[in-house]
Amino acid sequence: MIGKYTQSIRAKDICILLVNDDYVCQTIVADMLDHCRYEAFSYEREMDALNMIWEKKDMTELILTNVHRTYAKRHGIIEHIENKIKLQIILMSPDVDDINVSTVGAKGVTVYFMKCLSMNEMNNLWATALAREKNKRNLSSGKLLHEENAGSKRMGDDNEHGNIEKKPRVVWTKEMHQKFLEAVTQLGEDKAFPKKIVELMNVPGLTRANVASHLQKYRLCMKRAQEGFTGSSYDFTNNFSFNTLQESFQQSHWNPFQMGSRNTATTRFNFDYYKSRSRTPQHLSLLKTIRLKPNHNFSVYGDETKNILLRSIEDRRVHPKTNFAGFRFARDGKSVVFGENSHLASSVQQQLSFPEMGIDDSTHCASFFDSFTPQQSSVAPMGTGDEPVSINSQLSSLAALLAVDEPMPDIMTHLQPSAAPIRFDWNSEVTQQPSSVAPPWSDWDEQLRFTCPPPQSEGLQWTDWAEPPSLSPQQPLSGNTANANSDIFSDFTSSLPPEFCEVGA
DNA sequence: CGGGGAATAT
DNA sequence: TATATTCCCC
Repeated sequence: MIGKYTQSIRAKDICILLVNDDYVCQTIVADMLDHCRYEAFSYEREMDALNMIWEKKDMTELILTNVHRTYAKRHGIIEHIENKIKLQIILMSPDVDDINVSTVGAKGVTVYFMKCLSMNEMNNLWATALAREKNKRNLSSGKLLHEENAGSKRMGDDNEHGNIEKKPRVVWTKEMHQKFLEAVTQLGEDKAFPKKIVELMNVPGLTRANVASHLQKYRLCMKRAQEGFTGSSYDFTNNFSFNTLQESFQQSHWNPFQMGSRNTATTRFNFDYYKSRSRTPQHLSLLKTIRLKPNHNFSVYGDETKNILLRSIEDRRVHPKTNFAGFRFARDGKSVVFGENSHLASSVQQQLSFPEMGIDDSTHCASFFDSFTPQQSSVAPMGTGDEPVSINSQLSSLAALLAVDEPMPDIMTHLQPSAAPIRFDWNSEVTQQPSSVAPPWSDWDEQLRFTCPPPQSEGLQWTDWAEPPSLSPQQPLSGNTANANSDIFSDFTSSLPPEFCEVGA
């Protein structure tokens, strides 16, 4: 995703997405875009990119992708983007032959031949995006699409047009923010005045007013973090922050999911935000924020039907692969079904090496979850009856890690599974780490049954982004367990945010 | 007048 | 929302 400043249209107004399956090519193109002062985000996984598109769809103008190799795979995505988001797509290819009628057939796709991406083509790219944005702004104008080669317009700093250029608003980059934090630390929290901070930061063009504004937000964040931290009573909207205050601010400042480590009011507010974006199932409510390892926080959502969703609140630009994991109990009360879209499993595995982490932090996640280890990028491992064991054990160990020493939330205590999962056996190669904290279900009689859903069809699947899941009442469990779980699984995934709905390989 | 910071605007 | 601007106080 790339964006750039212009005189009349601000950076956030125009984004161009680069989707590429060729790493080298992507790097080159991204470098060029960067050189042209676009901001580039890189995603290896298409779902991650799609998520970004969805988030930024209102400010995205063009999709830039290549047709090399895996066109068939990409076609679904292109189609999806066209239908749901209605963005113009530009295909690029090092080989003209790759661009044939079938690839161009899709509506809204603009062919772009790029033996190599020249600066001139880059200019055209920008011109196209700009034209589209302008067109969009003129509601009166029709739906005309601008084709390729829209005469090269200039881009970049075309300055002094006689008109008084408005100074672009300051964007607080990570680097700037880091300087800001250093300055504040150096001066002392109570003596950090804007004027001094500006001097210490030594950033050209940065004014005292800029810093003052930032400082105001900073202090507000600190205050909120502190309130959240000192909050004692546990209710479903309470959450915890285990960050230092500065970390908290840092995170909330940069995190697209920034709500995790704030107080109740903020949490609610942001939950509403997600509801309005149809990004969180409406019946899911935030339970807590937990930390599995340093700088790795998750929001835990749950609902009365025992869905549990973990959402990483990391900055996806830094950890684009870590997003979601979740599970729910099947309606038979004995099985658990899963969904995930992350490398959470590996994170958790690392966590296993530091069993004290969750305990020392008083993580207090009165909940538990599982994240199975995905087979490559696929979702649930399935098939024979042996897999349940490993999932079961992961669930067990994770619960221990989370130091479940608080009463379980109501949504969980209503649950009456009847078994104690076998003891931690995460991985044959991992040394067993007995936990000092017994799983909350350690006194259950019967083993939980973990029946995985049957494999879905090949390829990516996703639910309809445009339509938030309905809160339809649960249906009675059918006789066949496998089928029932399959239904449950699809029901589960359909109630999750789009990021969570990747099914299959 | 300079500057801090809350409130308000964009 | 993030950042800018206004406003009021010292």
